[in-house]
Order: sequence, then structure tokens, then C-alpha cells
Amino acid sequence: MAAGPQLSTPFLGHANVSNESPKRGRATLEDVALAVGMSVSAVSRTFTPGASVGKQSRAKILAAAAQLGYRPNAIARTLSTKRSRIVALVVSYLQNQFYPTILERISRLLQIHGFHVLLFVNEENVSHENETDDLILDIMGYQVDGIILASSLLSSKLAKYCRDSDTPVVMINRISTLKGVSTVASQNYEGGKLAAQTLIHGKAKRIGFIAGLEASSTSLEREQGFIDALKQSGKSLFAREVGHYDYEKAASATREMFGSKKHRPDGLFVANDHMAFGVLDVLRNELKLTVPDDVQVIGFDNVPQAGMGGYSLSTVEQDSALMSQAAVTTLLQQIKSGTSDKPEHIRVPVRLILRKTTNNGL
Amino acid sequence: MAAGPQLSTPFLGHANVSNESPKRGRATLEDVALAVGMSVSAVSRTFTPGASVGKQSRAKILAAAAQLGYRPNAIARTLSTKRSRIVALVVSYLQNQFYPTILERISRLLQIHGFHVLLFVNEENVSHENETDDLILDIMGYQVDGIILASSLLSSKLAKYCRDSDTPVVMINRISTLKGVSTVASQNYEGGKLAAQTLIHGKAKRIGFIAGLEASSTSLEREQGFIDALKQSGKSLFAREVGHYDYEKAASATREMFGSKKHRPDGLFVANDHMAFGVLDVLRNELKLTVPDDVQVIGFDNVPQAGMGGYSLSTVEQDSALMSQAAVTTLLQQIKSGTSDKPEHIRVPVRLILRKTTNNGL
DNA sequence: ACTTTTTTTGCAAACGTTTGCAAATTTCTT
DNA sequence: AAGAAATTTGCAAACGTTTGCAAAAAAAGT
Repeated sequence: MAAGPQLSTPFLGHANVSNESPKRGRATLEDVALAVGMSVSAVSRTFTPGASVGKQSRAKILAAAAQLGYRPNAIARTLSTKRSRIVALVVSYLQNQFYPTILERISRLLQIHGFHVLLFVNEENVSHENETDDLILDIMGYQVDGIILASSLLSSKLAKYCRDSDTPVVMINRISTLKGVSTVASQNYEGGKLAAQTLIHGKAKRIGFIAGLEASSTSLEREQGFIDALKQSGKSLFAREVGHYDYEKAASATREMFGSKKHRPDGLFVANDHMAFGVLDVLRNELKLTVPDDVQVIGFDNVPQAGMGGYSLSTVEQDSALMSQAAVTTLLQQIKSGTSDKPEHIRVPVRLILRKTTNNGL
Repeated sequence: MAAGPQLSTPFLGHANVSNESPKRGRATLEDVALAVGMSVSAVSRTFTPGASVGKQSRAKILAAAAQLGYRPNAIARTLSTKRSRIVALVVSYLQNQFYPTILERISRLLQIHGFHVLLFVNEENVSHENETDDLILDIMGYQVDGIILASSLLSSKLAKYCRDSDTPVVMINRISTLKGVSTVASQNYEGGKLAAQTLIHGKAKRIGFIAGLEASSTSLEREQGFIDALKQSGKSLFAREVGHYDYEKAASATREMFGSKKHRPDGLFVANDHMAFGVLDVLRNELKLTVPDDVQVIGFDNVPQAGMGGYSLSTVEQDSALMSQAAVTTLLQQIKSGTSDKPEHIRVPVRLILRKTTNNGL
């Protein structure tokens, strides 16, 4: 059965055997090895921090590498080591300035630690869930070392997949009971309380709340803290609408809430700043109300825009620096330890920022 | 000297020889090949669009793959094919809402075409240039198929590297004469003219300009158009400051420009919206001027925030959708054609958006 | 000088794919 | 029914690294 003439061993056409490499593509380990007359391993080792390589060899190799413009091929390295130094960052809804901020911070931090960010922008929307799943699975194909989800849910399908592949996951601004998933969130409950206290202290009588997404833990926790604090002062919620964390929808919610000329709220807690801007715009420009005299408004996040003159919004600050820091640290640590059990659940403190949309007694 | 018994051929510890694979790590081509009793190639081909594989084999393979939770390893694929389906996206300065918007659009578009985004956030700042270079080179190690720079410069070192490795580059909002680099930008010159015409039409007499970065083509072009249009109406620039595309610096520039009580501008073109917000804040809240009665202001970009009630800024719109579209299309096409000569230089039209910061005669 | 210890080096397998080629199989022709 | 044509399959090299192991070389100890 020894069919087939074996005249020529089945070598492929890569004819870079004994000639000058014709500058085609990038230089490889082999190229520089050839150049200095040493083995590939030697060269590889010069580019591996801990490895043992002679002093003068290293120098020669480094020189040759520089001369050839050699850069290690991260893909090949990944294949060999099974660590890509890439983390997937999933983010939705960049219109809310809070997320660009987080995004920027996280990527800088990761960059500092030598990691890279594979970005994925998804619709928060539930109807796109499978689509999102698919894309993340796609991303997993790149052997990412970890995943950070900023305000995005992890479907259980995905969670399972991550656990199977031992890929650590940390979620920002979402809590989750899923095994092996870490979370970083603000003290939303306490923040809600602060908001209530501020409005009450400012003498608001009829106090309303505009929720974010009904299903989101952030909105729920903020609301719970808010209501509890009202209760503690013998008050209760006067009005409630849902703004879905969306500018336009928050505007509509406001119109709804202030529909009747008669019984209108005079104090409003809005589940995030982004919505609060929509609320304020309607209040001032459509309903011709003055803030804070007719209505006090307090938001949540303290996005840069809130501090700018156009709104000067009182708000409960989420410390984006700390949150990013925490998320990255946690993830990196899980990556290093190679195990995604013992997930962390971090709460970062919030802080009240009083500006011009509330009555700040002095 | 035959030290060391060679009892065992130097096989490594991967003992997945004849046993059930113990669920360690992800399933590979080989795993599913084994499962269906076919060759690795057959399985590979079922996951390669164009390839030839028997109908029933494919079915069997697909079933087994699903059962094992097999997902192709994009890294290995990249190593083999030399195409990563990753593009590097370099972005700076996410505080200006224009960039998150672009970022979001671009990544969605790329996702649709099956590409992924490796993100890199840099300081626009010149002092960080080498740092930026290093990081991009780093990213190049991932064999990215292309690079999109959103308002970021390409050092000539990098440009050379890209050309050598045949990696197409497209820059947004920067023009460049570098060979092989495509660009997408707005019709800044025309936009500058529109701004001038708007102010003049609104009866401004003393007209000022607040520049972005002195070195940036965008700012320069806008200024040139602005000045030319003034000239055409027999006017000239009354005042000029530089805001470095920064909110705070624009605020300072405004203070500077309006320092003397006597000769103050009554019309202002600000090189982008982001700075214009700083300008407006100073004008209204510090200098107690009314807009547009005392001073008219017009910006550039039309970021979402400009349309919101807080500012209601008149501005020259950059069509971010079109720009993103153009950038992605161009890049993809260059990637496909495999050649980065014949770079494109696309200009997308701008549009005047009149709101409440200018006198819009009616 | 001759072991012994330490350091530097090279060999070759492995990581998980793709793909040209040729062998094996099926499907058509006539 | 047999040869031609088309299709399906498998083999094995290649992509550019890393790394355990052992051989070679250099440094140290006596």
C-alpha cells in the first residue's frame, strides 16, 4: 500500500530556505535567530522576562531584533501559553456619560497592567439578548483572560460557558448571585437614603421617584433606600414613574407625572443623572417650573455634565474611579490566581453632591 | 555519557491519549473529530464557509460539536490564516461626547461585519507620544487587520510600521498626507463659513473665535473657512483664543477674551461643542451675559448634549453616522483588497443646526 | 587539574487551526 | 457496466511562539 511516489517530501512553497528573507511580512523569532546564528529558543528567551540567556547573547539578539524590527507575535504567544492578556469589556449605552468615563478608566488601568481591551457594545435591550450572547461567545473565541460587564447582564448560558472555561467575570453596577461572578457596585441603598434626606431637608412635601429599568438592581436598591428613608421621616412616595434609564423616556415620564396641574410633586429623585437632564429640561422648558423653587431634583452618578453650568444638578455621586479600580483589581487577581471561585462583591461608598437643583439649607 | 534513562520518549504531560477527555479546558477540533470518528480536517471544514464536506458528515459533526460545546479558537485560526478579524480603535478624550458616539457606531458596524474591536484610549497630549506609540505597537502584535484612529495622530514611526506590515489605517477627523493612510473628515472649511454666516446674519459686529488644538487640521480648517467668510462680508476677526478642545481651557479662554468690560465680542464661534459648553457657562454664570442677546455663540459637532434643554446650542453638525460608516467601509475595503495603497480621503458634508444661542432671523 | 555546581543553549513537542495535495469515494455519462 | 468526472475525505506541514529536558559550556570549589 505504499502508494504515491515520495520523490519530494510534501514541503509547501515557502521557499525562504537559504536566501535573504525578502522582507515579506513581519520578522519572526526564526528570522532573528538566523541573523545571530543562534536557536529560536535563545531568542524567545530574551523576550521572556524570567528566562535564562547569556549576557552577550542577549545583547546580540536584542540588537538584531531591533535591526529587523522584530516584534513578538502576541497571537502565537497566546496559542502557546493560553493567556491572551486580553479582557473583554462589554458596555451598553454610551449616551450616558457615566459609561464612557468608566470605559476610559478601565481601559487605562488595564493598559497599565499590560492587558488589552476587546470592546463590545451591546443593546441593553432584552430583545437583543441572543444576539449579545452570540457576540460574547464569539469574543470568547479569542481566549480572553477575563470579562468585565459594565451594566449589562450575563445570561445564564454565558455564565455557564465562562465557568466551564474558567474565565473570570466581573460585573459593574449589577449584582448577581451567579456562582463565580464578582460584582462591583455602589452603595445604592445608602445613596437612595441620602437623596430622600436631601429632599426632605429641603422641605419637599410631595416627593416623587423616577425609576431606571424596573429589572435592574441599581434602580431597585436606590428606590428601596429612598422609600425607607422617607418612611423614617413619616413620609411616603407621592408619585412614581419609570424612565428606563433613557433621556427621552424620562422626559415622557415627567410629563406624565406632572400632567395634572393640581397635585404635582415638589421634590424628585431620579435614578440617574442622565435621566435627570431630561426631567429638568421638561420641567423648565415645557412646564415652565423653576428648580428648585417649584420642584427640587436630585440625581445619581455625578457625571461631568451634572457639574457643568447648564444643569448644576445636585446628585449622589458614584465614585467611578474607585469602581473601575475595584473592578480591574478584582479581575486581575482572579486571573492571576487562575480560579474564579471566591468571587468578590464590592460596594463602593457614595457621596452627596449638593448643587443648585435642591434647597441646600445653610 | 548516555546519562538519563530514555525510558520515556520526551512526551509532555498531556495525558489525553486514549481516555475520555477530562473536561479540561475547551473542546477542540480534535475532540469533536474523535467523537465522530473523522479527521480533524473534516471538522475544520464544517466550520469554514466555503469548504467541501459531505451532507451527513456535516450533520453528524455539527451535532457532536454542539454536544461538546465546541467553539473555534480564533487565536489558532488567526495564526494559521494571518487574519485576525480584529481592528484596533484608538480614541482619546471620551469626555467630548462626540467620541463615545463615534466609538459606539464604529464598533457596531464592525461587529456587523464580523470584526472585533481592540480598544486603546490614549492621551491626545504630545508628551505621551512615545507611550502611545509603544501601546499601538503592542496592539500590532495581535495581528490586527486594520487601525482606526479617531482624532489621534499617527506618529511617522507608526506609520512606517503599518506600511511595512501592510496594515490599513484610517483616521477620523485628522487629515494626513502620509502614504497609505486614509482619512475621513467633515467639510470643516465649509462649516466654518456657515458659522460665520450665521453670526453675521444674526447681526454680530465684533466676532471672535475660540480655536481647538492649534496643531489640529480640524481647528485650522474651521478657522480658515470662518475667516474667509468674514472677509467676504468685509469683516475680520475681532478676538481669538485657544481652548485646546478642553472644557476648562475654553472657559479660561472665555474669561480672557471677555476680560475688558469695554470691547467685548458679541458673536463667538467655538471650534467644538464641548468647548462651547464651557464658554456658555462662563458667559452666563460668571459674566452674567445673556445669550444670544449680548453674545451669540455657535459651536461645531452637534453632540446630543447640544440639543438638550440645558444648552440648546446652535452648531454646525458633523454627521457622525456618515463618518463612522465611511471609516468602516473604507477600512474594510482596504482589508479585503489586501492593499493599502490608493488611500481614500473622504469629506462628509456638514449641516447647520440653529437653536437658541444665535439670533435666527425670522 | 579534575570534579562539582551553575549557567547557557538547543532540540523538539505542543498550542489549535487551515489548506494543498492526493487518495478514496460517490455520482454521472453513455 | 465501466470509465470519466465530481465530490468528499485524510495526511501532514505550516503559522510563531513557549518550555521541559538534557547536553554543552562556563564558573567554582577543592
